Amino acid sequence: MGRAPCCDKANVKRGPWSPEEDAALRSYVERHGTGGNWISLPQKAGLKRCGKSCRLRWLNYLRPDIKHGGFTEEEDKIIFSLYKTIGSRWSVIASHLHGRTDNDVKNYWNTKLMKKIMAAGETINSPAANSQITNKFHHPSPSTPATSPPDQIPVMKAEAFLPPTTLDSNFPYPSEPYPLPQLPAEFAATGYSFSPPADDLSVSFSASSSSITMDDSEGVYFNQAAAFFPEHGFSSWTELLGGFMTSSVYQNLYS
DNA sequence: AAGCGTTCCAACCGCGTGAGA
DNA sequence: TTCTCACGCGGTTGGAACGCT
Repeated sequence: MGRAPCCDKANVKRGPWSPEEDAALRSYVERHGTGGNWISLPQKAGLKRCGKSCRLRWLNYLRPDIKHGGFTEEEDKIIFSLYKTIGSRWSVIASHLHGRTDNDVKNYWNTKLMKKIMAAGETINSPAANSQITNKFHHPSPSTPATSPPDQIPVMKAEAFLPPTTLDSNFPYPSEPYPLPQLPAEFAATGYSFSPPADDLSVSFSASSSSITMDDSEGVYFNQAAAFFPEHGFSSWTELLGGFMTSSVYQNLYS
């Protein structure tokens, strides 16, 4: 038994979008938004399209901030760097490139960038291979936990996590990942260990003190209060860690 | 000019996931 | 707890555009 189709294929138009359909979708979304429901949108907008198709058309083509074609050298570097670290997670990669969609980045990688990199003689390690990297760091040694956390709840600066180096001007990049961030001194004072992302970009964190907790979607908490990164523009660990990888991302976030 | 192969990218497909009933 | 549904994602496909012979 297969999966039920998302819409009645016999009654929806498929294939390339006409300028009239584009105009109808753009006009509707600009006036009403998506309403969080793509399934009912086509009917409301007077389109004989599947909701999924509308969503894709809007996200990949009609959105006002979309950039098409003409990837820059800097964007090449970012894509390659992230691909080597997290693999084909195109939506994550695209989130680090202003105005680019996952589809755009994926197409660009598959048709151009991969060939460019291969031609340059670079090897592309799989994320699984990258996960073998074991440069986990521990500050301080778990055997020497700090005695007491600071009384004040620190507002951590994401800058404190940035790698000490800037982007290598040589392209393609070397195989090694970028240096992982040093955790702020406030954490060191409590005794903790931190494992950098592996194949799934997950982060494991443990602290000998109960004052610090980390949550994949919420951020880092210190004494039960948000310590950093939602308020610094990061919405997830993936974003935060992506920020470590490219100085341009850093510049975008803090400019 | 015609035929054929290749490249590129918009669009589709089906799966995983999370929210809500 | 289970089920349903919609969303978002990555992989794949179809066909237009382009280049070569």
